[in-house]
Amino acid sequence: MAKKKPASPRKMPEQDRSRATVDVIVDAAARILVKDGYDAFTTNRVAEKAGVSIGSLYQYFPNKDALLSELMRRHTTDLEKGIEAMVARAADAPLAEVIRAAVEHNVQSHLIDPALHRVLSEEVPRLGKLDWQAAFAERMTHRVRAAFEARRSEIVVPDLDLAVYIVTRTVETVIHNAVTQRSHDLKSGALAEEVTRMIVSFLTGKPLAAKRSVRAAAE
Amino acid sequence: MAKKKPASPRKMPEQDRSRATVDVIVDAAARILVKDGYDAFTTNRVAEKAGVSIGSLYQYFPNKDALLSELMRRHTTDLEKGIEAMVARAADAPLAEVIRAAVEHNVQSHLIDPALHRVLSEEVPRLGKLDWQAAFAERMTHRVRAAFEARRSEIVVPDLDLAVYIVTRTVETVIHNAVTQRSHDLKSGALAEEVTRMIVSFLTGKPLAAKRSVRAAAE
DNA sequence: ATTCAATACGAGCAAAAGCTCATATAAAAT
DNA sequence: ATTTTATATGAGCTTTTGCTCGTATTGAAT
Repeated sequence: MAKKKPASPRKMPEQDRSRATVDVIVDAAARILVKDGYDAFTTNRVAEKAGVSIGSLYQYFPNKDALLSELMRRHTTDLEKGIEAMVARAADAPLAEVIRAAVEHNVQSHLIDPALHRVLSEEVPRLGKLDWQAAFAERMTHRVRAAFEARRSEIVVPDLDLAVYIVTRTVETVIHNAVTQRSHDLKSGALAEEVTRMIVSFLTGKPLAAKRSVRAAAE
Repeated sequence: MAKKKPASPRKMPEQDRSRATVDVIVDAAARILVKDGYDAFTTNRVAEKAGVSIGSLYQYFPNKDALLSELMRRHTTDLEKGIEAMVARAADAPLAEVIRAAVEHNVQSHLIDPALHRVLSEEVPRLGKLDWQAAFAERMTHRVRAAFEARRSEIVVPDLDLAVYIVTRTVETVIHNAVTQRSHDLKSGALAEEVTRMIVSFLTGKPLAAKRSVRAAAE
């Protein structure tokens, strides 16, 4: 009946020594997940692989889920890096360019550590909405909404919230699944190209001229 | 190291009595998952709720995952019902109509037992590609591909496989997540309308005139 | 030097949960 | 009737695994 416990570090490391300990633990966790999957992800195994005692692990993580949460948080933070820069750069570009940049940024994100990304989102059991996760999702939603609002006149979808929902879901999951199922199209840019076209024509109600590319000749 | 065991019933029930036993077990499994979540889904609990002994459960399911697999298989089979009929009905309708019918059918599917659907796909740990799952996915992919090929001239996307991938992923996940995050738009038809528009304009490269609807006045 | 806090250690506990197996009963076959 | 097969039972075994806690060591502060 009782559900999962909180999920934040029990004690913040103060000295460099312990910060290093936390790092090797998190790294070992990632390595085990990527190499052997979630079933092999036991706290004892993580401690062993990290070369620290199980006691040390529990000094910084109150429970297994907290370790998982921290690993996911770090991974997400990595992905988020560069978003600010990208958004700023595309601040007053036309809608189509913003979409293209966002899609391509998302693609790049998924190519950083695809194996970890895959195991985290497909194999790891849902931890129930984490605090930082909700915050992250909200930041993203607001960014997209703001971008849409700034170009409201170009957008034909009556319900902006719905548009934001559809666009974010689509971009995220289509690209995400492509990591394992369409990695070639992901790397070649073909997927980004088509997704961009789809989103732009959905939002503006007008077709987007194909970018200069091999596939452009097909009509 | 050793991964999950197979996942098919250990023994096929022969008499009506035992078929009934299997049914009450699967039903109890579904009830527990929906009501108390995956953490409460233990074989002992399922047997208890079903009113049979734990021994009986293991007479028909070699392990826990087999029970889960069977539950998912039955649920998916329910969802698949009516697809054939729909496909046949829309056999030579224009592309836009086929897409609209498919999207709306998918929406209806997700409204059958949303709670079970949600817990199965969000909370239950991935069981690794099941045999019947792969077969199901392939049937769907082929159906969509065939429909696209029959209308190849209307479709501007050069890579048909990629188009199939993008469309299926988009429809499935956007609608699926809407069950919990946008249930109102799902029921009102607003989501189906927008998704249909998006898919059609993606495939044809031409905007789709909005259907008569409240939202159509918005421009 | 000495004190004290931070860090590290790891044997082993406790609880959970999947699953077995010896036994009993109901139905079918003979 | 008797044998055989199918079905049902549930106490408890086995294993796994998350996690504690008493102890040891390292480093900072005085």
